[in-house]
Amino acid sequence: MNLKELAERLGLSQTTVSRALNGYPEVSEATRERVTRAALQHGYTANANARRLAMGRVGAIGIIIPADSSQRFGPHTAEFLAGLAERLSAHEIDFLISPLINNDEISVYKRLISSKRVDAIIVSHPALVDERITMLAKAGFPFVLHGRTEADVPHSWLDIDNQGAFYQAASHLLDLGHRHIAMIDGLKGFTFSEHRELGYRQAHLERGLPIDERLIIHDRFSDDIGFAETLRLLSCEPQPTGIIAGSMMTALGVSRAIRAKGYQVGKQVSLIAHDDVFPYLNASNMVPSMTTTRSSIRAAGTRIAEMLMLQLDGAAVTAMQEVWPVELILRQSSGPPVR
Amino acid sequence: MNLKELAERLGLSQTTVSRALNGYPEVSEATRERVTRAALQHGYTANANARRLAMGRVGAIGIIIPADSSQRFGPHTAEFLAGLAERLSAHEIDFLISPLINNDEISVYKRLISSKRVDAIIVSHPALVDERITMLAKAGFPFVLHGRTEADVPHSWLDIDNQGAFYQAASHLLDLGHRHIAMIDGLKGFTFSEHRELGYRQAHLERGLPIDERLIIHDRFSDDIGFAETLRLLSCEPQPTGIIAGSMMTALGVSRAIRAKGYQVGKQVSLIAHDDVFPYLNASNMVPSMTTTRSSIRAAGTRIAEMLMLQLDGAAVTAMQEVWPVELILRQSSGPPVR
DNA sequence: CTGTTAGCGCTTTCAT
DNA sequence: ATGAAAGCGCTAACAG
Repeated sequence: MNLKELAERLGLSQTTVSRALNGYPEVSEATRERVTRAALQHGYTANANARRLAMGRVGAIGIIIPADSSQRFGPHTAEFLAGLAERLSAHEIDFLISPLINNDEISVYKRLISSKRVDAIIVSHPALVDERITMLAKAGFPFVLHGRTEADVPHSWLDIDNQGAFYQAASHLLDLGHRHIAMIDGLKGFTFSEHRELGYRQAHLERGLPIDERLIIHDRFSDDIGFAETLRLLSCEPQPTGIIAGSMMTALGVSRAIRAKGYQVGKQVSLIAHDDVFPYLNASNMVPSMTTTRSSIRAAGTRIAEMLMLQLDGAAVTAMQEVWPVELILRQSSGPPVR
Repeated sequence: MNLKELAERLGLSQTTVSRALNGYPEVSEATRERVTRAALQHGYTANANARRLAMGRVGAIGIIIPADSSQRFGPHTAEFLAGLAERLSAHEIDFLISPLINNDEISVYKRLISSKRVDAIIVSHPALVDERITMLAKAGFPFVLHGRTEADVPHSWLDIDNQGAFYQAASHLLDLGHRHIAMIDGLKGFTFSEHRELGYRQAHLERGLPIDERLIIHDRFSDDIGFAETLRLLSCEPQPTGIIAGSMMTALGVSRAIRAKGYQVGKQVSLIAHDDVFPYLNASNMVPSMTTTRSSIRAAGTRIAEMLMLQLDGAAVTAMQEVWPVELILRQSSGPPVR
């Protein structure tokens, strides 16, 4: 069933039917009523492609995700998508996930733009210097960045205070008397990783305490890595008495390794995890309950979707930029060092 | 830059340019070369909507995911999507994720179909009786089901042997001498849940052993639930000496609860988890290493994408149906019961 | 091998 | 308040 058929069946022109269905004011209420009813009855829905071709608008936003790297299609991505979905579903906007092919991200973006399949793009995992941002900004294509980058082109972004998070965590441990604190965070190069490391360093510097570079570890967020690295760290001299984990997955492994070594979490070794708030992994229910730096990645997704909508509605040409604070939540996994 | 402009610039007809770009055989190599080069140079990409409108093909497959339920946008979904992406990216096929609005899944499917935005649909989380399947089959719309349902309309599906998985797990524990085995699995109503319960029961029945209904628990897959339910179970009489967890998330909580009660995993209480193979959560690296029933949800996604492609290529009208075996992998978390 | 001519199904001026 | 007609950018018969 298409517009033509429906119009014929109703004895109306395509124009009128189209107008009736799209809520144009110049159509009589009686006609609109009749048309709406008929459309419903025959299960008519406008062909999205034709509609878009005619209107030049798409009704979808694009997200690019690496196809291979298990890393980036992980739990964080899922939570983020869930957040986006919460907001976008209200507007009947879908999202188009383009799996990244041969790591040539720029060309995927270009293809996405020029093929007119999305109205806007969400960019994730920025590096400090990120050519995707400058490219998109130059192209004048609407986008919102999840994270931050140093590019000085005007653009919208939302990021959490990663530096503050690790600053707080490290400060807390240092103030408790810990002097050898390790951090096991995400891969180097990404802004969030760099910011976190900055926070960690800042806490030490402010207190005039030395930094042991061997205690700063960058790798994937995974249980495995947390486990292996912690075992290694605990076999070295000086043995760290505090560990800051960049994700809950990492923290799970760290926690196991601490126990495997015969220590207790929160006693001989303190542990603070960054918590992106996974609904299926609750820090406060762990044993011991986990001290965390907390910021919901899902909420960020929702807000970013909102920023996108605002941008598309044309109102705000000015770039929206937000940094969300991260709370340090003290629980049982962190305490003064115990011999 | 559109086809018309490109054609004008080249002094060719739109047709020829279109054919050159789409690899039609009747174009001379010289022309094709010239056209390809020009397209690349001017950054021309066909407008996807126009292309689809003309061809009647879309180049995207649809997936429907509940917007609200944190549950179904969890790690399992992410892994599955990753699997799909692995295969679909090769064909430049995107996926359209429609967040489910007011739980009226059927109407979302209908909208998706009639608006011609996807070539096919992937259906997940089937119930034993699932009207989505009959609807899609009747509509003659291409789809593949991840899981199984009892509908006797011909359709393609791929499922793992959930019954066999829990049968093996329960049998193993029973044969080790356990007599009170709990299972903490997913929500009731879904086929996989029912099948798993069936396997659990079958293992008991075959051995002429009674089933304690209180030990069969259905809930969300989460660390929390695993923790809370296990604490509860271990406070009851008779205390279970074996627990089968439906997901790794659940198992993490179970494992913590066992320890919290002062028991050792694999000693006083054995634990077997179903492992969907999360890259960031490795069963063999846990302490103690985890006995699992293993089947990669990512691999299933990849295969389902493949089945979809085959179906779209029209070749196979016959429905493809596959049940994947699940292996029981013995590790340290399961052993004979210890007082 | 290349070009001409119709659509694909919709929205949107411009008339009436 | 309704309709006729002109595209949106592309592909695919049909000619040549």
